Amino acid sequence: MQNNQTLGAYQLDVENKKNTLLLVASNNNTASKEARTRNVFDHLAQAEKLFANREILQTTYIPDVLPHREKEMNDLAAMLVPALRMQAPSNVIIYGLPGTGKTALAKIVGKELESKGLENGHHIFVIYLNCHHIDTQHRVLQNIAKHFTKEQSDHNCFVGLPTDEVYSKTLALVDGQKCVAVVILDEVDKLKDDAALYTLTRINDNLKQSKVSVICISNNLRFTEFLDSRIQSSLGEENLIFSPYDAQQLQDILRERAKLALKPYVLDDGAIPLCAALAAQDNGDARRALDLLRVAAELAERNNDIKVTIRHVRQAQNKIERDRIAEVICGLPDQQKLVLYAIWRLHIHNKRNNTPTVASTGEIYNAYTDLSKAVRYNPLTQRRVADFISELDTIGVITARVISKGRHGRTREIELSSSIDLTNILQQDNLFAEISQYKIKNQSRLI
DNA sequence: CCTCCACCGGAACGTGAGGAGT
DNA sequence: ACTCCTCACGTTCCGGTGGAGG
Repeated sequence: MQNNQTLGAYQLDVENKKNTLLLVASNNNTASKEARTRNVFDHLAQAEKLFANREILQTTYIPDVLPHREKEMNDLAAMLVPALRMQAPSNVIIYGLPGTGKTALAKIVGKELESKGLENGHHIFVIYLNCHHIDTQHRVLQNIAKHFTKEQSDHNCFVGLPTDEVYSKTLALVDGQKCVAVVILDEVDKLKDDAALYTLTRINDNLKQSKVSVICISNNLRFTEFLDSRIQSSLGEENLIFSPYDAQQLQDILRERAKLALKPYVLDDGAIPLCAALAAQDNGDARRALDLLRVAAELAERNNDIKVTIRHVRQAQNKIERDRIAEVICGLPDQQKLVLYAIWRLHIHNKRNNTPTVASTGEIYNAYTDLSKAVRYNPLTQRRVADFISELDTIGVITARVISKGRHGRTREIELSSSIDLTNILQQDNLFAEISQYKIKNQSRLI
């Protein structure tokens, strides 16, 4: 039984592979004929029909104004204004869900603070650090120091030094500037420990001519709970909470950006409200809304359509989800890919035989061990595979729910998520290609 | 009501890689 | 160059579980 099942799936894979190869071959033929007459980029180069400035819809773009954040902007400016009198502003924590404008607002206010300082003849430096990468005290100090040494040749002078030495060098550099430095720590909850925060909140005790204050940005309202009480008290002097945007506010944001990013009259009436509504469901994430609009416009442009419509937004939603899943699957360890591949294989097999497409943990484990032996991987234990299955469920590639079959034990019923076309995604993956090739080569042995 | 199945899922532990500190 | 530490990955062990069947 097991052998028949395995064989069926292998043959299916071989067929799929053949189809792919045929497709590639036929495309190559037509492409090579066309290449003689015209360049492949010719029609693409003149295709910028809908965009006026694509960059403005990128999530990394920082606009001059943030709609619906005027109050937060004024609040933050009021908190930072002592810097213009060369005094240390209070430390600030900004909380809010992803895509609520925290980073953009901090950067905009920071930029204006620097230019106002320049106007008044004061040295004010705003240093932006993302703790996702800069996640230790050593790295934080090193990056602050780099900010003041980037014009000089010795900006690598901190490599290999112990933290206390980096600290004293940084201290000397900051103090030498006779300035106010505002350090923005984005994604501050990603710091590995609270040493960096402790150092930064105490740094003014050791500075004679300069002042340093900190703006922490976090998605997690409870992040200070895990900090030392001394850090808590000095860090939480001022708090700003960014509430999620509602659908109407997201529409305003999109209209502002679309005015600059897209050519006039290319947006269908329903496109922006739909982007806003979809993003509002997703915790009011403005980044998500901008992505939807940008991808919808790109799809429309690629399709040579003259307007971005609701249909393009729906397609964009699917594409973004597909890309997200594809990216996640690509990043999985090989063993976990094998588990996913085993689930997919069982799914296809059951579908062909008109049997239920759900599988139990045991069935999947058997399919996985067969597969891993076939491609010469050491099969992992069932316990580990059960964890992989849980993770795949969390990602959203499969759905797994625990059921009891009475005397026949307890297991999980596992099914592929219907909304995802896994076949396409798997076929683009290197491991899948390897498995297919291996199986084509060894087909006779496996039979 | 009790038993038993086929796992679930927590806990403890081992191992190797890689980064921090000196 | 070395040690120490942390973390990810994986294994082993074992108590727990829900419901069909005796």
